[in-house]
Amino acid sequence: MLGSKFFERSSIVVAKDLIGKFLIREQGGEVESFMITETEAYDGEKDLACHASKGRTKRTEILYAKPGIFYIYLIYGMYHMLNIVTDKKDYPSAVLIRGVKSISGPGRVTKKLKIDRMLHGKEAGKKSSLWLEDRGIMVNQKDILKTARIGVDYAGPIWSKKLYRFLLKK
DNA sequence: ACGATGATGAAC
DNA sequence: TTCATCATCGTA
Repeated sequence: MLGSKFFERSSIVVAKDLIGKFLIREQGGEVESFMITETEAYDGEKDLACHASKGRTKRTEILYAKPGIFYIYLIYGMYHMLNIVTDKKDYPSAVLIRGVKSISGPGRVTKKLKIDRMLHGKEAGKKSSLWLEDRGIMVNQKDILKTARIGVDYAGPIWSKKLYRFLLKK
């Protein structure tokens, strides 16, 4: 199971490293696992696409917390976004899980896995019934595409174009 | 191409 | 306290 050691690295490194890892969800005694195929990194206050670019607020406080906990919020009044806090405590950054095998889109992932604000701030682990595992799948770095992040045009010409989105080539 | 739908943060 | 904005998706 991936723990704080794994997440206590740059969000960019963690985002790339999460491709090919598994997201496990347990509910009602049933365990389902999904291979992660798409992620995005949000890195620090300087990153204008990162919510922490606004500094510490009630909402962004969690991004400054210890690595390996979930940052979950509602977007467009409808969809929950699943993020995992990364890097050292007090360095605000996170990785957004944008897609898993056979489910594309961050809103659809959380809908399918029934992830909502209940898990916000919880540590990734069995206790929270949502965790991550390395199942030994080797991903060739050439099979990981890097692109600009989705839906962050507001972040300006520099930050909206950073290649912080990682996805597995089919 | 667009509307649904609610939390957030900044302005007033 | 009001207002614009938003890390999306399903329908058209």
